Formats: sequence, C-alpha cells, structure tokens
Amino acid sequence: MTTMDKKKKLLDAALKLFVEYGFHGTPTGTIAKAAGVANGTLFHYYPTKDELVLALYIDLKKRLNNYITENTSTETTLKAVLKGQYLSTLYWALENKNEFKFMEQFSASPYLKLIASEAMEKHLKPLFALLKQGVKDGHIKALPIDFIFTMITSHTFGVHQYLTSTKMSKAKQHQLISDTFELLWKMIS
Amino acid sequence: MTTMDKKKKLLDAALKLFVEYGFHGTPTGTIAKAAGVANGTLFHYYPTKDELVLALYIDLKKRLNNYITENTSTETTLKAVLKGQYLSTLYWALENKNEFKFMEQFSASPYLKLIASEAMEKHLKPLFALLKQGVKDGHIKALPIDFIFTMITSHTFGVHQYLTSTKMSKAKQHQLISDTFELLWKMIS
DNA sequence: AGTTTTGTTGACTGTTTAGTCAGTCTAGTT
DNA sequence: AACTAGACTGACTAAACAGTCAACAAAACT
Repeated sequence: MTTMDKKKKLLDAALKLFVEYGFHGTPTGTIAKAAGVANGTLFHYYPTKDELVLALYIDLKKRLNNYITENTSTETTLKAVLKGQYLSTLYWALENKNEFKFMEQFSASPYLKLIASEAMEKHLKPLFALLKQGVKDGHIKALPIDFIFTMITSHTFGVHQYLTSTKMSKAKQHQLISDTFELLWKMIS
Repeated sequence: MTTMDKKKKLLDAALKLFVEYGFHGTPTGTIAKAAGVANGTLFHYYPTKDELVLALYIDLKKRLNNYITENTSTETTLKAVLKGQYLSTLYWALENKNEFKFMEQFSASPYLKLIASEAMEKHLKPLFALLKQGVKDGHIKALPIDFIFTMITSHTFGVHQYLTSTKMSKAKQHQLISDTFELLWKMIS
C-alpha cells in the first residue's frame, strides 16, 4: 500500500465515522482500525486529531471544487453559469452523500473558525467575482455579495437534505434540482 | 437556589460551552463548574450527558415555539401568518444568538436522530397544516409540504447566519428580515 | 419533634482517549 | 552490500472523562 493509499484510507474511514458518530464521538483508534493501519500511522500523517478533521474538510472542498470546474462548460449568460455550478454541486452531493453531509456538519460546527480564512476565500473568489458582475449588470438584485452567497449555500444544503430524506427516482431528483434552481434564481434576480 | 434555578443554570452553562467547543468538546465537569453546582448534581438531573444535550435542545425548541405563538396575532391571510412566524423566529434568533446557533449545530449533527419523531412532529403540525391549506388554495406552489418546510428552515438559518456575521443597525436588520421574507414568499408562492 | 424524602455534594473509579516512542521494515542511493 | 531516510508499527502512558456513591443538608410530611 502506498502513502497516498493510507492517507486516503484514513480520510475515508474518518468521514464515515464522523458522519455517524460526530467528530468527538469518534476515537482516533477507531479511525485507524477502520482504515486498516496502525494507531501510530494516523499520527504520522496527521499530528493531531484536529488536523485530521481540517484536512478532511479541505480535501472534500477541493474535490467538490474540482468536480464543479470539470463539469461546467463555458456558458455565456450569468444565469447559465450559475445554474451549471448549482447543478454540479447537487449532482456531486447526490453521489457523495456522506461527504456533503460532513461538510454541512462541519460548517455548522465550531471547527469552521479554525480554517484559515484565506484558504476559504481562495475557493470562493471566482464565484464572488461572478456575482459581483451580475449585480453590476443588473441581472441580480442589488444585495451584498456575501448575503447572496449565504442564500445560495443554505438553499443548496436545504435541497440536499430534502433529496436525501425522500425516496425518488433519479429523473425526479434531477427535475427537482433543476426546478429549485429556478426558484433560487427567481429569488435573487 | 431552587431546583429550577439549578436546572436552568446547567442548561445555560451547557449552551454557552457547547456553542463554543461543541458537544463532545465540553466535559460534564466544566459544565457543572460553570453552572456553579457540584459534579454529581448534573447527573442528578440529567442521568447521562446525552440526556442533557437532548433536554437542552427540547427546551430551546419549546422556548422558540412559545415566543412565536405569543408574538403572532391572529392574521387573516396565509402570507401574513407565515410572515408573522418568520419574523418572530428571526427576532427571537437575534435576541438569542447562542440558542439559535446551538439549534442549527444540533440539527446538522447525528444527535438529531435521537429525538423521538413524535415530539418533533408535534411542534410542526400546525405549520404543516397551514402549508397544506396554502397549497390546496393555490397560494403556494404545488410542492411536497416537507420540501417547502425544508426550504423555509434552511432559508431562515441562512439569513440568521448572515445577520450574525455582519454588523448592521437594528433597523437595517429588521428591514433585511422583512425583505428576505418577501424573497422567500416569492419563491414558494 | 421525629421521620422520610428529596436535593446536593465532591472525592473517587474504571475506562477511554489522544498522543508518544523505541524500534522494525522497506525502498532508494552510493 | 552498506547506508540512509522515511514509512510504519503497536504497546504504552499520562491525562481526561463520564458516571458512581456514601455521606450530609434541607425540606416536607406525620
């Protein structure tokens, strides 16, 4: 097993356990065992438990971001670009339920403030620029950018929560995602 | 000090610490100390730590509910009733930031599934009936009730998050709350 | 006043935990 | 083959933890 395998296995195991039992409800020993590595190996890669939690969040954030950029072709209108990002996010969330659930849990937890704000903003910059332009051009309501961002985020979490709590066909899910974007757009435009 | 005083002091202390350090990040001993009671007293009232966490959530839920019912006069139109509930919720949240933050944290955590679903539904029943009627009368979009509910909830959490992360005058806050209700209404009607 | 019940205490305990460490293994380099 | 550097191990430890309990205090009841 290579280094990446073990790091990845540790993050995988941690994710599953964190979602089920919470951050502090999951001992490091349990994580190591579930990952199939020795106790000490966990601390070899992540010197403290907190660093493991943060690393996991950052890794997921990156994976989601990659997925979004890979799956959004260059659209022309602002609405189309936003819709692409919104759909990508929720498609990814559907294929990675635990991952998305963890991100939500993390976002509501006191851990969030441990994330360096520059690292946070780096990911958000492109979207913020987009929204800013949208406001300037009058396509989006003249509201503070981070307010619009917050609205999009909570809306997205809400839709995902509903999607995971309700059984429905893939087709219906995609229809709902598309419909809810229209609702969101109606709200901010 | 009476019994109620001590129970209340324990919940107060637990709330503050949970919001800052998380559920498992807060030892029971610290809670007891902060509440000014002996370690054993905590376990006299709440046999396990989990029961304390759940009791806190239920207590807050009740307090918010009371506030809403006390502060919503009997309106006539569906929109006015919903607006009253929405405003009440966010006004309460502004006066009880920690309380609301905890409820959000709790809602995203694995603890949520420990709450008996009947106790949950009891609080929601009136609102659900209201929404159902709204859909029937065509005032609200023909979407599943619990979807609309999820949308309202996440929207509310989002607005509160923005309100607490941004400095602004009381007047501006109230304006924003009112405005965001219109956005929400626009979305679901 | 005496008795019982209920509230309250904090020292204590068995367990669990994050994190350490002394040393083994593996793969690459000279 | 000898050396080195980093990966990896798991037994270990010191601290922290949730929960107990025997004793005491204060009400409440008879």
